[in-house]
Amino acid sequence: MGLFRMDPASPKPKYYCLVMFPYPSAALHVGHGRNYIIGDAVVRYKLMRGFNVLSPMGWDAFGLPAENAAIQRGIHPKTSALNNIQNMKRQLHSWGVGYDWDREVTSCLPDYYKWTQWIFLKLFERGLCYKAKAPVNWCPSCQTSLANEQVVEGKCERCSTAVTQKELEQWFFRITEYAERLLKDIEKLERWPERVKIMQMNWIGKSAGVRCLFPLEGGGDPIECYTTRVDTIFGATYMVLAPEYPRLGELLKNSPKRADVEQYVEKETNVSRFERTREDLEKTGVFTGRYCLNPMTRGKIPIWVANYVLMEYGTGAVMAVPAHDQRDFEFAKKYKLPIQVVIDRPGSPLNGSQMESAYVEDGVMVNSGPYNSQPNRAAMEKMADEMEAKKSGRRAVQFRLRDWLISRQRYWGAPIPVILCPKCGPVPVPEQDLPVLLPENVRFKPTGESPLKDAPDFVKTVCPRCGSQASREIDTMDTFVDSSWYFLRYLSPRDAHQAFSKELVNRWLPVDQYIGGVEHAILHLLYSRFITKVLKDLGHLEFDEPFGTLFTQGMIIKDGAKMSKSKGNVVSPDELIERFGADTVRVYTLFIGPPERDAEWSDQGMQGAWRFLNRLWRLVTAFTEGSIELISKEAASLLRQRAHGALRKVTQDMEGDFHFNTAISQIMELVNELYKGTREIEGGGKAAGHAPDPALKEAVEILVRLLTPFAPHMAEELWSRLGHGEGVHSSGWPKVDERALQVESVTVVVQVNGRVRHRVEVPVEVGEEELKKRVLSEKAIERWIKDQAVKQVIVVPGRLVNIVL
RNA sequence: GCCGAGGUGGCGGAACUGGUAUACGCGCCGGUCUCAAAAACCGGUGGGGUGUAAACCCCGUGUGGGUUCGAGUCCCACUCUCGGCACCA
Repeated sequence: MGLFRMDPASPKPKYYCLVMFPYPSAALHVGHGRNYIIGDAVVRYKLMRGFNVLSPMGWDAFGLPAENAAIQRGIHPKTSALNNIQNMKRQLHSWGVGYDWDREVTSCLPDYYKWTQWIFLKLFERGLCYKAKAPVNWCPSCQTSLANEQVVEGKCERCSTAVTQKELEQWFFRITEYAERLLKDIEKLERWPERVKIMQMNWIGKSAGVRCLFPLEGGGDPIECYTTRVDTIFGATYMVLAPEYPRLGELLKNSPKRADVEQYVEKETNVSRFERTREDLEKTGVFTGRYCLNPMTRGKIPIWVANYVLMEYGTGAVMAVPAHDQRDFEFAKKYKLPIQVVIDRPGSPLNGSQMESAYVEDGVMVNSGPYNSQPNRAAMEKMADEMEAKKSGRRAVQFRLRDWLISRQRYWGAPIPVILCPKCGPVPVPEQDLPVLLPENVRFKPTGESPLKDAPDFVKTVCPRCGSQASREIDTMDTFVDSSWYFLRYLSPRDAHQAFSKELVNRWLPVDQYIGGVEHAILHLLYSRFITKVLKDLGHLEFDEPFGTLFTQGMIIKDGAKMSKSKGNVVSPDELIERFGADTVRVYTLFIGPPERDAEWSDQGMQGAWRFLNRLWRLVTAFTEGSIELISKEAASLLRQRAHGALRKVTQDMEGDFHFNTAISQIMELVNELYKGTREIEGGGKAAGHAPDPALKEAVEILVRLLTPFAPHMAEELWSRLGHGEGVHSSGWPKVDERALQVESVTVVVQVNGRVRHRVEVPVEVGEEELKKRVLSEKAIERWIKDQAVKQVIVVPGRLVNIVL
């Protein structure tokens, strides 16, 4: 369809409408359909409003689920992905969803992933890419590492085996370097859902605190810990280290407790991170035999190792203040460590030995030397100053965000473009050698290592730097890398020389409207924002936020649950479209409820959409056949008023928060009004030979054009029956005639003491005094007033009169 | 625990800036058509009450308070449901 082909030369204003590209699963259900139908309604509306619209589509075709499905069915993932794409494309067509198919991209094909690899190289050059040993989630049964998303409650998603932790060499993108900007620029995302922004902020998780140095008893480098509560430092009665703490060996050298601690550490480091971070996990620990000094009190405090301290956050060492931290409190109770109150509760003083939980509120400093009797918040700043002055600490910010682990020991992904040279170490593949092709003849069953290791032709190579025998990196990239830049590729999808055209991309982005599921609120959107910022810093882009406006639609559920094959509650669109037509399925999908909220699918509800469209069809065709007329002269102005009222409301709904449900209800009301305002011409119309009333014609034409974004096929057919040569999409969006909205009389509600008692019909321009007089003389009102004095009369022009007695 | 969203008829949901609560649709009830049923079409439909009727009254937006002439809407306190994060020091 030429309608959806973007014209790069058009002088019209641009509108880039992007729908999250799908993962090629076997078939789409009506829940997926909601996404595309919303996008399509927006696109058609913008076309009618005269925008040069870019509406592309593609396939996020690499990844684990596709690979797993292919393994189960014994076919190659590429075959299955391409088959699925064919089927999904057919489904999209059957919904009547329009895209610029010339711009289709498929992330698993070399002409796309060549550029995903190019992006890897750019990050590598920039120092934003590194390889390091890291603990990964490991399923001992499937013999593979798992992404965090594939671990459900500590168990493997596929086989329910408890996931363990394993140290592996992994590739990372240094997203933490962008933490501050990713956080700060959330401010710029004015037209994003608030909840998505908050989810991103929480995920980045910035906190401000102090890194404090605790001198070691007996010499050696001090232990550094991070705290957000320096104000409690006088109450730090012990120090706790993570079991993975790197300096543990050094600390234990001469400790009598060495054997105990080593045994404990051995046990704890085998527990998976998911087990370790469960909140109901029993806190355990062991004393190291060593002490350090509280930098404020100079008191000697014991150093422990405990399972509740995480190595990945802060420094892996925590100053424990049992009186004012619930975790430390529980631990201190269990191991009989001292509890020292340093912040007192105003009004009812605390007693360390009698506390039942930590006191974490604000209060007044006690047992804190010179800071005593100050409010703790004020003391916190002064203490940080003191520590900085004494060089025993410094203010620091800490993020919860971790670097992005992008390597997968799996087959179905873009190969990481790196050559491992015994002399030079990891060397990036030169740009001109891209793409590093994914070999197709590989046994791709998971074995624990990337299947690419068994493809000798792939692995064996020479170092591009020194020419010696070298091997290729065998890991593949996380699919989220593929999807972190696809919106740039759509502008020049067949370009063999560059990932994207700088000129086109800077003209067309940021995306004007991004539409997708809220399940991508964190990862995909954060990664895309990150890659965009990196590319901007490298001079490839002139904008640093890719998506100006984001809309996240709710899920469609059936029988109270998310649709899934295993639950057997999947509603397939194919038969529904076959039976009722695409327009009915589209109208129902949009009418089902506010699009940002979850909604329950109902087949009966869809019957309602079918009845509505039939009713509309009958009306418009009766009009085109000349078999209906207005019931009266007065009906004409009423009809104009209703038609333009509906137009205004639908326009507002389309421009605002996409309230398609209320937009459609407006159209339904207009149809109802048209039925009320017309009657069949006796003796069957045409014979009568009179021209249709212009108000009726206008209302019908507004109706058909309002219908277009939602039920385009029917609208197109009716538009042509109305005698228009050009398509309804190029007919433009009708304009509201303010004069048509003006009415001569209004119904004014009459209240007595705020309760509705009566209604009067008055001319619009009636004066306040006259209205009061009129209302007070109404019989129905006199009954209520009787002999009581009227204290006050409140008049809201055109709406109501409230008589206060 | 923290953060966010939400609670309106039998159901999905409307309600502009505080001003007619329940638009629109589903379901249900009644009718037309039919031998009959389904479909289709037309009409009615928050709960309770007074009245032969026309009408009219009372109660009603999770709970309890408050502000206001007037509260689904604003404020305070609670409660339940859903979503995200969660031993992050």
